Amino acid sequence: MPKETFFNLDENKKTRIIEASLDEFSLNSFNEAKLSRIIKSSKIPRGSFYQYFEDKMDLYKYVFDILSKRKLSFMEDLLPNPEKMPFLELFEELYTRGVKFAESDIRFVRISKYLMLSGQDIIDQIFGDNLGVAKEFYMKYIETDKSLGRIRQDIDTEFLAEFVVQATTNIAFNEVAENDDFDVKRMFKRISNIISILRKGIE
Amino acid sequence: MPKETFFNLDENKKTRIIEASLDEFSLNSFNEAKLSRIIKSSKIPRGSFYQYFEDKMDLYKYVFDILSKRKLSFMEDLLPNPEKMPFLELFEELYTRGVKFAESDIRFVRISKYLMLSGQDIIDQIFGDNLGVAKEFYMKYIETDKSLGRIRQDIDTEFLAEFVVQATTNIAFNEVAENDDFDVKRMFKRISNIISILRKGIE
DNA sequence: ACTATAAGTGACAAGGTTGTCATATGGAGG
DNA sequence: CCTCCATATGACAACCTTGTCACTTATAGT
Repeated sequence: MPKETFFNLDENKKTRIIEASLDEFSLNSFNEAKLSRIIKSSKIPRGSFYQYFEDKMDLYKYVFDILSKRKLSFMEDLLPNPEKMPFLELFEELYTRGVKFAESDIRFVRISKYLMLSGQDIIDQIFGDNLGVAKEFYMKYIETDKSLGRIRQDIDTEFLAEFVVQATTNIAFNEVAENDDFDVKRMFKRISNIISILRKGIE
Repeated sequence: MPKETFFNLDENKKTRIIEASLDEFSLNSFNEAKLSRIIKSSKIPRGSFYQYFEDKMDLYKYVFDILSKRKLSFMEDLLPNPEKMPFLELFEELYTRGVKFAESDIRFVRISKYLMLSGQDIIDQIFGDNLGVAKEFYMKYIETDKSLGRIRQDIDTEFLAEFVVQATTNIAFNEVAENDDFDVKRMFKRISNIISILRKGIE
């Protein structure tokens, strides 16, 4: 986390630093992201940077923290699962919101992409076991659906959960990798295709 | 491609260079892979390296060339599609061979993974339109199956083709990312799960 | 044995990166 | 007006990387 001094900064300076960091980390992996560029583009002196942050990893963690909070804000009302939504509906809903989140700032998706490509050490440092949590989360719904007969008994719960986690992550990453502009319509089309196949495939 | 001088080298030296390069490029993205480490670990003088290769990219292309040829050797007897195999069977067969290829040297998968994570510029330089080709290849089979009634008419051909290309790539990448050792059984289980869902889902 | 040509070598320049540190600056309070 | 303390600043050291180049060594042919 940033030092006290960072939070005491005036908004403009803080924003400049955050924006420059989002740009840099969305265009480069952690190791390839250069502090020198962030410093230059946010127009703060090198010495000052180290007044605000421990080092590059400290800044990266902070950026990722912003990203996570932002993403959560898109999802949170859905997470307490008031009533037992069918798995596929939940999946579709989460995916839809994921796309909207990505649309809100495509740099977030790119940053995540680079994170997934980093070494496991960096992933662990930043991400903890987020993917595992997502998997567990889906598994509960899948089990419920199986007990209610909405999903075939012979479907492997863990596999299906992993599969949709990966499918979502990958669709997003591929979208930002291939097209420099982010085609939201295309992503929605993809998800409806996946769901249509899955529905027939698992019920 | 390497210079003449490289091919004139004795086997041992050539092997040392190739092995060191496979190690380095399977542990680092192109930019993070360091010539200095390759030079050190293969025990050739810096000056000599530049006698054999233009530069790092030249070496990388060569490594990728080895990888491609190797992969092709696992696949080629299948590609001329003598008879019209059903799409899912073809997919399963190609996937199975892909796993065997990965098993033959896991570094190949890791190298591919880093390539996919690199910038589009590097991908284009190395990979051309391989993914596009794979997609086209699958699409033909899907169309045939649709006309034969083996696949539902309302399935989007392009989507399904993209989907299986991505699914295969991703399963492999995730496997090498998560588990440091490469669990072949697990991968086969995954593919049989995917196929079972797809079969019901698309027919 | 001699020479011409190919290959081997490592020191080095040029450039880039990170984190530090001595010094400067600004503002709050006495 | 002065002092004190947090903050600002950029020059700098230490390090690392790539590609070059002048020079050495080996080899093949005569």
